[in-house]
Amino acid sequence: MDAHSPPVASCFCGFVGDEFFANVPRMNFKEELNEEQYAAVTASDGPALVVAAAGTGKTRTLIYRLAYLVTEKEVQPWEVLLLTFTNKAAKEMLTRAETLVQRRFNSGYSGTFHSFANRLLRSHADCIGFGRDFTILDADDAKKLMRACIDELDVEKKHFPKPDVLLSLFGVVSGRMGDLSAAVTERFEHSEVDPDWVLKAHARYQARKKESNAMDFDDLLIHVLKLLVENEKIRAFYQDEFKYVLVDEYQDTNAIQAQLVHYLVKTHGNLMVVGDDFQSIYSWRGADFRNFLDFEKAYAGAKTFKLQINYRSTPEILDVANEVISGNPEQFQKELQAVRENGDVPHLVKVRDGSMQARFVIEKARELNRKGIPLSEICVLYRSHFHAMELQMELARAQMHYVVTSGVRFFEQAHIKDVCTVLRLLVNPSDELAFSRLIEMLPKVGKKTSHKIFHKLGGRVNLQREETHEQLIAALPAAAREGWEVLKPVFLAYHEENLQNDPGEVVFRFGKVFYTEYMVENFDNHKFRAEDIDGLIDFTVKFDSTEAFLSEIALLSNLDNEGGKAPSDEENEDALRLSTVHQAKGLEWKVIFVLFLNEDMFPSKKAIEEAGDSEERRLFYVAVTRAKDELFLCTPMVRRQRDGGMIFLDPSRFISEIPEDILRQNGGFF
DNA sequence: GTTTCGGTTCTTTTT
DNA sequence: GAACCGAAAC
Repeated sequence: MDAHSPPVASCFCGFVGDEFFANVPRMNFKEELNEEQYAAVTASDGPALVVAAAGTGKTRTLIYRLAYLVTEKEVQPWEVLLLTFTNKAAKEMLTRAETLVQRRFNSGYSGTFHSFANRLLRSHADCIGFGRDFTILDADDAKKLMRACIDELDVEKKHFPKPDVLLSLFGVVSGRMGDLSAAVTERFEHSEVDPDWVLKAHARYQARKKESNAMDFDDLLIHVLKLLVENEKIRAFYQDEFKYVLVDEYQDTNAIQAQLVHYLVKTHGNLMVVGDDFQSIYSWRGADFRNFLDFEKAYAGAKTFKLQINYRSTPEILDVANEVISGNPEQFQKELQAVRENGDVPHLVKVRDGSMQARFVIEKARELNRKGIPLSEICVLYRSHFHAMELQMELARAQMHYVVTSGVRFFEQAHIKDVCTVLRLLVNPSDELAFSRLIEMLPKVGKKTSHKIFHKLGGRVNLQREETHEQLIAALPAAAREGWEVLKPVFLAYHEENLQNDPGEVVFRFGKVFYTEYMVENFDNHKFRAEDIDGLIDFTVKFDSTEAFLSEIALLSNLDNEGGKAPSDEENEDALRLSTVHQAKGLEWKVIFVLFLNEDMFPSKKAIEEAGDSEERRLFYVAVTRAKDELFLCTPMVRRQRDGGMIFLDPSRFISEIPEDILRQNGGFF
């Protein structure tokens, strides 16, 4: 983050008065932007499309646009709505805009699509038949619920698709606003699966969500769109509220998001979308970059701006990038233009296997580090998390510091979810998932028992009421009763001692009377987990209500990544970065290593089978364009399997496509 | 009838 | 490492 940021409280905090920023600086836009950027930043009202290639100052352009609207157009910061895909992107841009114009941007509705939807639904969910205290189901919850729905169906499980499969299918269809029945039929055309049963599972899943007053990620978008479409007054209010709408990474929007934006700007048309079709890497979750390509058709009179001057990478790296992407035809034609001096030729590193690849990376990183490049300026990228397994082992052995942008999200770890479950049930008594998660921590209570009890209590478990506890204890198996007696005071205190605004205290008490001991018995790394929970309790300080805390953590995927206060403060440490390509989007490092550039790995076999290789090629393009100075493309020749067997690997097609003379072959490690 | 436990299998990408 | 399955234990 910008080192010169003013001491602004994070976006999770309460309001900081505008008077904090007394003197608004006069800005010279022409001086601080190049011609391309200046044109986009100062675009007149109406729809505008900014095609921003990698490393061309896309973020800068958006930030200056925010500043421009406020200083030159006399718009208030809260009248500008910025929509992004990650919390991190939103926070970075808003905070940097605050620095520029000394006005508060972080307190409005701007943020991710999902947090925006959440915010509107917290005010108006009752208009579409939900309670405002609805629960947000994360990926893990959704999966559990889907599992339960399938189990209820009484089909033969062996031949029935897994929850993951159904959820991703339903998710994509809903994102596209497509026809479910047709999609299901097509998807299972060549299998034994009966589409009718799949549709039944879907119906169950929808019904269960409604009963539990819960929404999954897709629902947030669907329901907020529904709200705007159906309710004229609310629509008019927000159309008037947001005088300008800016959308980042527009190539990654799906049909719902495009529609949502469309409704928001329908009256005034002041919409600027920014993106790069070459970097569209989320079609597997319903993104459709035709939203981006066809923008000029959808918004008559749209102005188009292109940013092509790349400040990030050396010409040699850009040559590789341009070469890679030229394999994909149907896109906006654009080429990255280098302004930097010549540098090193990117390396093609052939190694024997994953361990040798790991040792190459470590040795090279050491060498670069000796030459004065901090480890934090070096990043290792890969297609899938497990591709980095050997590297992680070797790094530990070599005692080199490293940070993984983890696949396991902080808030989805079992122990974090366990303690948050208490809060969830207190807030939303209909939340069966929370109820069963909580009660199944007690001995002799499993799935069946918890389900039975939940229905015995009428599908609502209001823990703040004394009589609920009486009924509950009567229904529990004897072995579990004692455990519940211990917990009871924690729940009753929520109401009696007014802990609604102090979720941390509830978590603390839950830990004290029950969960700390539970962890000792159930996890061998309970000490680390206990630390996480202490960190979580500290984190709750930022919130003034339990509801706000819960929806925030459901939408905040990764504490370490998203700039919240991380429980572990290794952030400033000089460490090598390990990340998937997806998670590295929008970021840059001096040195990039790409691992396992082999057929079936990068490109991923599954992805190609499902959708062809063009998205994988774009993904590779994203990887390459993260590098500022040096690029190492690694391709092992064999992969060792767990059972000791070996698989021979072919080099990735993406490597073969690159002309030999723009790469330097490294006789690597054997 | 349910829960628990132990063994086996396989890792795409994420708000 | 966690998710799934089948068998033992309550």
